[in-house]
Amino acid sequence: MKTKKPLNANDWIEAAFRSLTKKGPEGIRAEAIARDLKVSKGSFYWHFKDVPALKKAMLNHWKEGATEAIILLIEGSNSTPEEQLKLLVITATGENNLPYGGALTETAIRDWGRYDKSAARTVLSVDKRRLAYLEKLFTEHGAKPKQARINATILYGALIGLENLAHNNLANSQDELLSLLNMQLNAA
Amino acid sequence: MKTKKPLNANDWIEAAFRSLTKKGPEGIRAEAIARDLKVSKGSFYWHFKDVPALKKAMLNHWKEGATEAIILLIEGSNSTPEEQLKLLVITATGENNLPYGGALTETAIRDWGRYDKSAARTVLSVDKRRLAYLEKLFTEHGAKPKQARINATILYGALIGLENLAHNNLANSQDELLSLLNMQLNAA
DNA sequence: ATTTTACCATACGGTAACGTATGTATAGGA
DNA sequence: TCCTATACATACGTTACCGTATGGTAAAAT
Repeated sequence: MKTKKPLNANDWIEAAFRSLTKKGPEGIRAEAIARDLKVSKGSFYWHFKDVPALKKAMLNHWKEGATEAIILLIEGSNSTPEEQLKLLVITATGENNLPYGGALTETAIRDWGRYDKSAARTVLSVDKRRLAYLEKLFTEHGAKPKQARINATILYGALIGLENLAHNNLANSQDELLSLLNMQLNAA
Repeated sequence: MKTKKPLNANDWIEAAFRSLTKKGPEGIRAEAIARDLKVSKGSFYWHFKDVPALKKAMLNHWKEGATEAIILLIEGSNSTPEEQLKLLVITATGENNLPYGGALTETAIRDWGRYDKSAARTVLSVDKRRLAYLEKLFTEHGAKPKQARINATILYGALIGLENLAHNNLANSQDELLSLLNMQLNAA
């Protein structure tokens, strides 16, 4: 019988994300997560000052991992804007090993942001960053400024909503988004 | 000084929806809503057996009001499928006086459905009904079966996601959806 | 070998919600 | 006028969480 390894703050953050995706924003509770980790709440208050501190750590963690990773992956592909857009859709909808890459986590954080000001600010900044990047790709493809903005907004909005429907098998997400993207690229 | 009128179950349901949209699924709490209504929890347990009973009543109420009303409104317009689709987008995105017509309520119930099986079933049935109706309109417009389904899913998914973005002023919803719909109607 | 230090357990007091039990006021019918 | 059902108020015991205080243990440092 090995002595179990001590936890660190990151273990707690990961467990908190699991609880968030499973039970929603109200799942972020010190004692409940402690039970999941099979330790006492004493451990929690060792690693974090209080629950708000854990929440801030989660938001910072997600903010840094949820956008730049995928953008760097796309930029590194060195292909045309059209192919980059397709790759982006495929990466965003598919199973991947990006940090916090799951659609469930995305959705849960977005829910969280609707009832928590701090989370709302984080979601807003991530959304702005992503929309700006999509807009840039559409512009590079040849769309006029106004249309590039609209295309980016539609594509990103559809991504959010379709992931929602896909959760109940009412959409596939990837199929519809690629269909939408083709329409947008051809409707120049 | 008038004696205030007694509450009925519907007053409680409406107050519960206000709490849901403002504070999320966890806002549906007997004592908190009682404070909003300036009565005691004794009133709540007079009108409802327990909190789950209130939740069921809310879901039934929404399920019946949230879909048929708008469909009947569209059907009554007696216009072409294209115009009906546009009217539908305009009605769904604009301020209206349909029962539970606000996008905030829609979003909140959808959030609720992600962490509550009973709410999930209600959302699923409403989504199916709406998707089928959209699919029918696209079919009547001339789209092939498979494409009608895809168009309906994209449009409805975009509606959901864009309302989300519109909440933070990252989208207008109506502008983008009409733009999307035009693309879909022309891409025949 | 002793002493830190990291990490966790346990125990405590406090709050907010649940559901129940029971008391009370008021309006309308007998 | 009395009575009864309606619509609440109040008080209670229970549960789950928060944050703190304090104690314990194993490993690393000295």
